[in-house]
Amino acid sequence: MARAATTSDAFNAVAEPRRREILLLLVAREMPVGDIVAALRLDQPSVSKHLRVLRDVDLVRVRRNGRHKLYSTNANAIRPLHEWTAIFERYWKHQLDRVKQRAEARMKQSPHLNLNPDAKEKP
Amino acid sequence: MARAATTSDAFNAVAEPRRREILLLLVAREMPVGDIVAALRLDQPSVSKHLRVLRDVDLVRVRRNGRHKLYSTNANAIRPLHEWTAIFERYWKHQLDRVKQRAEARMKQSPHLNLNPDAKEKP
DNA sequence: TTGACATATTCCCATATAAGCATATGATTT
DNA sequence: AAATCATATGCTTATATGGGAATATGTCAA
Repeated sequence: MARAATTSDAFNAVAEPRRREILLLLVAREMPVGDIVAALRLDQPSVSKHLRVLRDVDLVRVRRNGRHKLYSTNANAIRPLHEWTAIFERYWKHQLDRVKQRAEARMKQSPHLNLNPDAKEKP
Repeated sequence: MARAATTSDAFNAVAEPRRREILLLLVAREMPVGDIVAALRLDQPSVSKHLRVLRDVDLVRVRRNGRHKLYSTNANAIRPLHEWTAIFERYWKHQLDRVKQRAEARMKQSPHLNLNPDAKEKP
């Protein structure tokens, strides 16, 4: 099996950095394709293709205005990502960095050993 | 150019559903590869390869214990994803769903039209 | 209708999977 | 050292990119 399609879900769609930039750009205000092209300095077909992917997973919405198409980010579609990452919040909050943990373990063992000899004491 | 490598960053790494499952499994407690294989019913080489990717972007850490290798999720590496998605939080919070918006627009126009005729009034 | 503007799609190509299977590496025990 | 348990890597294959260039579609204006 190959990698899952970029259009299979929001996780795959936002894996592409350019698409994340587009989402950030379009969440503040809706915008025609041409403005995105100018803002991100990509060429137009590239932007259209990224928008296609984002549209397929409902991360952006379009509406027509004259000959322009106004795209906007559908923030709601990002919620599942936010909620998935939130599961890990409690862990990074109370989980010390390994380096720190090891340092503390060492300190417990031999509290007199100064681990940061360059540190200057405050007068 | 092809798609960015799965090992290029956390966004690409977690795009794969199996890897997300592994991360959830390993955040509660560290675990040898064999236990992951059993829990997720994948075959061992597949798990090892996913772990390789996760390790490359520091989403998991390993330590050896006898002939076992104990893997655990490094929750801190998920933080950037959480923070990126958090940018959109204010938007989905105050942004009504389009369907609702249109419904409200209609109500403003002709407030007597009942959009939900099946709704029962509370006595 | 014709032309000009705005956006979308198609084709080509280099690259990267993820799964399945076989095999290699590492560590432990006898 | 040999056997065994645990994990990692190598190889093949089907599939999916993303960018570039060319072209198609759609909309408005004269």
